[in-house]
Amino acid sequence: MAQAIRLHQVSPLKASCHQCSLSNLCLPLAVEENELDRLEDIVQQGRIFNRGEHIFDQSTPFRSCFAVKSGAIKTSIISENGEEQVTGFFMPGELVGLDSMGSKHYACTARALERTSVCEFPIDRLEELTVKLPDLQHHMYHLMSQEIQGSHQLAMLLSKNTAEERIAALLLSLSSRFQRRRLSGTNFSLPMARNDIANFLGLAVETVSRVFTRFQNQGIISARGREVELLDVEALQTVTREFSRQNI
Amino acid sequence: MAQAIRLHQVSPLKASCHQCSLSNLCLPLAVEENELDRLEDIVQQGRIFNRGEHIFDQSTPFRSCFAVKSGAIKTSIISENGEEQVTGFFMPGELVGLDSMGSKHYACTARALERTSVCEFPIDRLEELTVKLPDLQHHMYHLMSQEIQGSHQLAMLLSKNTAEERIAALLLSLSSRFQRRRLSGTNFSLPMARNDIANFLGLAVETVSRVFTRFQNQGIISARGREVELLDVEALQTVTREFSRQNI
DNA sequence: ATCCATTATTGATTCATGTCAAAACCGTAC
DNA sequence: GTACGGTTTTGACATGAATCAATAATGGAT
Repeated sequence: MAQAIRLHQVSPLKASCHQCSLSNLCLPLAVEENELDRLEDIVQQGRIFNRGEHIFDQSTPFRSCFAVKSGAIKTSIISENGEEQVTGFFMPGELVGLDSMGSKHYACTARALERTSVCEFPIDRLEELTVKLPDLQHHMYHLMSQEIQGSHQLAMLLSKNTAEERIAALLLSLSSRFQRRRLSGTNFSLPMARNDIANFLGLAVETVSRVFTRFQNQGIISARGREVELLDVEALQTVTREFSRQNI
Repeated sequence: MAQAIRLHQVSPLKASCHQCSLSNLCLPLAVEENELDRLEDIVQQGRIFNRGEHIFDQSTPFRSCFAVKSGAIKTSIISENGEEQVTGFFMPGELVGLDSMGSKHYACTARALERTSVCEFPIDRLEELTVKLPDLQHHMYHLMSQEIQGSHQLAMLLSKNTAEERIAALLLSLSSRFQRRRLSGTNFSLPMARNDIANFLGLAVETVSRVFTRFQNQGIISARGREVELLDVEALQTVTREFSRQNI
């Protein structure tokens, strides 16, 4: 969309980070205005993926990281036995593929949860650029460490928290990510199915469903399918901390 | 130890990556022989920590990454409520602190599980060096992505696998890490207490204990305190895959 | 508008693991 | 050697969430 209204269109394949509404969240965030061209030089204008289409597949050669421009992506790993584990959800402005950095092959599979457009950063060119722009390198380190931390938080959630706490935490996480994009943090539509939520949080679908209805009965949220309204954010925050209270 | 036999000792504070027996596992792995001096220039000769001592603390300013030279380290995060989650165990040759890269503060707390010596890499100097040595930068990306992947694997273990499967997986992981150092992969002593294992794997101590005895009764392992012998590695590998078998 | 496949909800039952409680073991200090 | 604090083990019991099973709702395709 932001692309459609570009004025100084040089090449149809070149993305314009300058004009992108997500530049304050995405990689441009770490690049000086006058260096931004160098980032634009390596970005490949985003393809569009329909729901369910693969952006990349586990074990295929690692070529690029992808920034979500619109839509949403889920990543998952498949173990030898074929069991799937959803490892993350990626919203606009977020970078997918960091878990494969420095590797020969993708460490996970990424698919579009809805109609999704992405910007592609070929990895060899990106690595070249990060040696030239120390701030960008620093930012890459930062993003990767964030992903490690997020993953540790997830591990904590999985090993210590109840179904209600996990779901409350996810709702709050999504809420704050919508807010960063200046969208409503209390009224949004979930990009993923109950199944994905369940898988991500280490629960059975039935449990997710039950918790949703329990939250609704308590007046904490209101949900109709994927449309969710957080009626009582404080209550949700309390749920995520409840566990602690009982255990101090 | 490797330090004690250095011949060309310039400064007593300077480490010698050249002579270190772990150079094939640690950062030197990614640096050309003739560039190794530049890495040595920034390394600070390792302090020694006794069991239980903190190498660094969560939320204090992030200054350095640490390579384990001998001993072992555990990292953990403490949630607002004071609940601890062990996020990793680090053995000689492994790098601690990657989850804080690009951040202002340490994302976790690191403590010595036994008497431990470390090499310290001040982060500002390390970042400077990685823009000069693209191979080193690439390796840092690789290490960080490995940590993301490991954390995803942990999440999978926590959300999909039984107590037995989790413990079998941990034993096999430790085994292979001992083997990389040319030590016995079947006969080693656990650097961590049952409690740490339980916490890391999202189990109760009692459960860990029970699984250990169950494995012993089945003749898969033999354990006396922290001394462990893997009697039947194949059986352990089967345990980690069992889950799948039942579910295909 | 209708049909079919997929997804979501609800209920009944089971089971792995947590919790509580107590005993056994271990290493360290005196 | 003995005594102590902290681990580790073992047992009995409770429970949260999985599983099994069925029904309801949704949304895309015709």
